[in-house]
Amino acid sequence: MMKCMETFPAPSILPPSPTGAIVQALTKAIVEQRLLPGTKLVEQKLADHFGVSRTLVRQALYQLSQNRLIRLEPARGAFVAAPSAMEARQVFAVRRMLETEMIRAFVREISPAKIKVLKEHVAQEKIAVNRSDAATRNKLLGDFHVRMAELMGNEVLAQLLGELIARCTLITLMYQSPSAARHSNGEHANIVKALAAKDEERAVFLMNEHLFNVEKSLEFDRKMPINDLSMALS
Amino acid sequence: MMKCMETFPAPSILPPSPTGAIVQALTKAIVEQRLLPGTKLVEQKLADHFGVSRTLVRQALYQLSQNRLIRLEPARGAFVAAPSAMEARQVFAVRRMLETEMIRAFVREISPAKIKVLKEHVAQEKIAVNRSDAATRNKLLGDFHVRMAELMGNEVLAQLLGELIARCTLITLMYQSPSAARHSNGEHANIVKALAAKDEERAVFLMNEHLFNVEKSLEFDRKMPINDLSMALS
DNA sequence: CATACTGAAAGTGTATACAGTTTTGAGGGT
DNA sequence: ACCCTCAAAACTGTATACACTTTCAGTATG
Repeated sequence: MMKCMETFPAPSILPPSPTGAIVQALTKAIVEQRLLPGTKLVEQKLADHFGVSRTLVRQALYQLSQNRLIRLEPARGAFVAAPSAMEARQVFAVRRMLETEMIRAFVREISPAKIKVLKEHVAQEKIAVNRSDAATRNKLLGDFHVRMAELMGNEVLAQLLGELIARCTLITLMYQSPSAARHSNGEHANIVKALAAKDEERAVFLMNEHLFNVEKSLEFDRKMPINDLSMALS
Repeated sequence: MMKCMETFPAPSILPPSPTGAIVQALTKAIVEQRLLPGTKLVEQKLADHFGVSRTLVRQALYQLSQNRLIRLEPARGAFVAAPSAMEARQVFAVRRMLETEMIRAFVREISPAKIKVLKEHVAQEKIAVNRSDAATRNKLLGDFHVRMAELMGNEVLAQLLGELIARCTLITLMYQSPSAARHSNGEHANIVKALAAKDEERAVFLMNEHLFNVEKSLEFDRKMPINDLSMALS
């Protein structure tokens, strides 16, 4: 039906479930901006497209609404989420709280292997920043933060942060000026450098600044068009 | 069908929805330990009890599984969650990250009105600690933390923390020695005192210590019985 | 006595049917 | 042209039906 893409939002492994496959396909479509914020998602159309009944589509939509990737309006249907500026600021505020403390904890249980993983990820980012489309870039840049959570061996943290990042991905796609993502890769590299040096305070400072920078690069007065389902799922 | 109880877990207002009503009823039953960890939740039985079809019950179960209050095993059914010791520690680790930073932010935008709300809540706790059952006590003690998040006007934070607290409620009910909750009320009072004095470092210290204390009071070698559905929903 | 089969009962997973609501658009009045 | 009105179409919400899987009692077998 659809090819099994790399894992994306919250519970890392759900592709075996048919519902999970729909969730991933829709997530991908939203993140790649084939489905723009505000677009209505009609259950029957999705059911036809995926070759299943509305039952499974509804489950998937409900799951996506929990992730805040879509809005579910009672008796009116599902719409691709369009996070407000306020919501965006709140999400970033929470990320700063969580991630600065995560950095502190990370420094305490650091290891060469973990630094290596992060360095490799940053290298991958660098390649993508120049070659790939906005969606792929944003995904990789977001994954940096999730990767760090995973390295700490705290699954609860990793999942929570994963959900926050997914929301941020949508936010940045909506509001970020095209060139702004460029800096993130360098900032990630600097954070890793500070971590490798076990300089806790500097790492915390850099992470905090990084998140502020991303937030500052958002242009909330942008308006996006709304497109239709039919063509979005080529 | 069932009386509309006070709000409980994640999205503050869902009682108008029939699914939401089921979620709340089950949440209440789990938190009040009428449904013990490990108990199987059979869809048809629940449907009969609530006078609806399995469709709505399934939606509710799915929602509860997202809250981690129940486990959903493919083709086998739903079971009241029994968080492991490791999971408990991870949840508390995340709470410490999030809540120490929340305290810092709170101090920065403090106001007499906010202090008043917290003081009143602590007073309510005090009454409940002596008079009420374990479930009500734990709920109020957990709500203290959520109340603080709400006072900060950050809905994203409030909801996230609400979900973490809900998981903690189940954890403490499973593992906490009966008398251990007693200290929490006093610790909350001290935190509020430090906040009122705008003593950021002390407030952070106290919150951190508080969460450590709660975690330390858990006895992970406890074993709980598993009871049956029929009688749990009187 | 323990273990391995077997078939019915119980239960979950998915599709379909139907009821109630919202949306749409054509017609008619101002 | 603008704004109602209202009925048909489209869509969501819920119940029911059916297929497939797991569970378990009962029986046979080593």
